[in-house]
Amino acid sequence: MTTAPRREPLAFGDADEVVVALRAAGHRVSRAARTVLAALFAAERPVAAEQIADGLGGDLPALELTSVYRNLERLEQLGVVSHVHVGHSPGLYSLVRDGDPEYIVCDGCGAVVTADHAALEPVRAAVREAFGYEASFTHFPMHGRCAACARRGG
Amino acid sequence: MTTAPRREPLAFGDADEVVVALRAAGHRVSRAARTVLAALFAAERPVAAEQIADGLGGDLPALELTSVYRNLERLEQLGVVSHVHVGHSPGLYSLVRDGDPEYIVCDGCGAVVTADHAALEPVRAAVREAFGYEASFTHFPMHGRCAACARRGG
DNA sequence: GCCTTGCTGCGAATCGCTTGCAATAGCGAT
DNA sequence: ATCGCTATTGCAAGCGATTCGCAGCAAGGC
Repeated sequence: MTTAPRREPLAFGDADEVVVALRAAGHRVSRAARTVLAALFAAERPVAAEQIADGLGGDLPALELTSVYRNLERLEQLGVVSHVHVGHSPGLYSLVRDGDPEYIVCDGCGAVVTADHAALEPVRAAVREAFGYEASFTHFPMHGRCAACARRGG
Repeated sequence: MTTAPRREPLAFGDADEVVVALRAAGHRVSRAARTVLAALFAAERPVAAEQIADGLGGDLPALELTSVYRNLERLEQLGVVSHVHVGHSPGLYSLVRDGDPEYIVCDGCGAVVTADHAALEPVRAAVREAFGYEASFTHFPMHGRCAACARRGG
């Protein structure tokens, strides 16, 4: 109800591959769609929709925020991108490369750790054991305090 | 930076005790403040600010949403209340009684499990072990899929 | 009871995101 | 190349949650 259905990640190598997939899925590939893709491939870290709309700080043509959201949503349905919500900030979008990265955020200093699925298996196992839930930290990250902040703040 | 500083929970028995604490902290206790407190003590589950502003469905006098937020914030700083963010919905506020409850939300059906601190210790231990983080699911809950949804959805 | 000033109430603003709609532009067919 | 259908865009307005500004009211110390 809250989260979009998850499909197997496609791990696209470059924007052109995604363009092919988009067309295969019956979509048109507009300038805005290409720009959003270019931005996602150019960004090293998850980016907010607004940064994409601003052309990633001038490197790319600016486009309408609305359009960015619509493209991101489409790409997300295709399994090409995913987004995380860190705290109360805007969602951050990134390409799904090989398996979804999961996130752990420090509420003290804001540090974000990216963990791969495997590293979190013990955690997931503990949750499964205790609650029967299959935990996921891809869309909503885990929150806590990093070692330094935990020591400092008690 | 994201989350309010956490203090030791005070576990107030009734509204009057909180009133005393409010005054001790140099606050005035207005009608709105009393009503917010009454609502929090009356509610069995975490409530949204708007429900409190609406007088909890007629049982209590209605008040200004702004005021509710301001009172909740004050009470939160005092360590009397805390709030959770479930998905993209409004924050849900509740009294801190004895140790903060932690939450696990099913992204499939929306079910929310309340777990006490102790039950989550194995999970916290696994996180500590793997990442050095001290995890907390009080303000931002853990997300995942409950047993039924996990089975159903794959 | 008086006076100070913290709180309230109301309005407007902000932030992240969605929706409505007419104009534009992909792209398959010609 | 060009045509035509309609998916997408751009712009404006809307929305839900929360915050801010400010004048007037009312807690509560004296």
